[in-house]
Amino acid sequence: MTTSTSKLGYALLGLLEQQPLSGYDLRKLFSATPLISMSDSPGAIYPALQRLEKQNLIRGRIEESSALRRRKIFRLTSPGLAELKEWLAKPVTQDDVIWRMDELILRFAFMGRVLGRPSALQFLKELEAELAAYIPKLKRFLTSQTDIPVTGQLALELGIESYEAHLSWAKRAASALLRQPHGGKA
Amino acid sequence: MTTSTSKLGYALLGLLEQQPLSGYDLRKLFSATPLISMSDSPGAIYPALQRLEKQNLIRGRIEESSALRRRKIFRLTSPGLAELKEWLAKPVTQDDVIWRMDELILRFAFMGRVLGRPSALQFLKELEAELAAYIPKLKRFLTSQTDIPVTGQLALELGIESYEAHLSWAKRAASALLRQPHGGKA
DNA sequence: GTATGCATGTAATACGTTACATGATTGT
DNA sequence: ACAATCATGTAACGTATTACATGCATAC
Repeated sequence: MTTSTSKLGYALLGLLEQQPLSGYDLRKLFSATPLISMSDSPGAIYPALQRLEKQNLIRGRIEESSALRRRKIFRLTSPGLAELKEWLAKPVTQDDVIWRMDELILRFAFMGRVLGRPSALQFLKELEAELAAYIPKLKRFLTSQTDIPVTGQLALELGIESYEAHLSWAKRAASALLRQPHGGKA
Repeated sequence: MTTSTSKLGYALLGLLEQQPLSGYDLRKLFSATPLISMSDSPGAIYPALQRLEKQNLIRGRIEESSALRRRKIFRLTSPGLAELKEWLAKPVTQDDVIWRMDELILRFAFMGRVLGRPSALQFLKELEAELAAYIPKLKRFLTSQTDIPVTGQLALELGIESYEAHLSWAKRAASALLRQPHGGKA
């Protein structure tokens, strides 16, 4: 079956885990919170919902009357929840940190609720470790470059500072999770 | 003709403006400096080079002997330089800041060399203004959310801090550009 | 003469972007 | 009647991902 869900697909699963929503609701969410930086275009979301439904990861039901036009409300199925959990539980790799940081953050956003606080803490520890290992490599690369134009150099510095900001965030987030003690699965 | 070049295409133009390179060289550059976060896969780069050559933005010439295998070295044409300049000179919009920050940074990396220091400073001012206008909106959004899961909240905070890091970088980059006084076109 | 590294490429596939089409309801 | 908003969708297109194929040179 090799499900192979896209980043957008996982974002939809994660949001539908929190509550049943229509495609239109999901679009509005994406345009409201561009932190996740997910496209709110109908040409992306509706086909993605169809793919997920074809794989039995979500199920759509047409809402009875009420609204201006009939809405199709999607909810997560248990295979869908399983798929979401599997994605969330993956270990943090160096490649993730280099090429897919946004996806890591998206995973973290859903993680506390779906996998529980201990998993989220574990995730932050792994992220911290990968960042701490990667940042020195970048710094070495930056200093090794000599005939690079000024603005190029500054852009590289921004990249490094950005990773450092993520690292200090990861530490603060971990202690924030430890401090406040409600909820928290297995 | 509606050239419509992709982000990868512009990255290739920007690098080829600095020096003639082969497809393989470009791949190595992308795997070495993932700050730009550009794919180094042959299935992306070689077709992109072909598209650029078909549009007369670059020209490839097969290198005479020397290396282990014949290499095809690409160099920028004057239409290519014009296309690059047009991309670099575009104003910074709020949409860029929200959806295409990586492309903005890529543009800045090439900007000092191609458009000159005054243009780069102008760019930083525009970026600063858009960031300063956008960050409060995000903060208001974050505080308006109530029943959001803990890790989701933390992820949003990272997003805001990330924008703030970009803002303070833009300020520092501008004063760094002002301090050191060599080079600098029109 | 076989493996390894350099170097260029192609094919199948999946996906996002853009633009367009459509239907229903509310307000003017 | 008409516009605006809500809501779902499709079609054309471009392009990235993944995996594979190929050629040549050097080293063992």
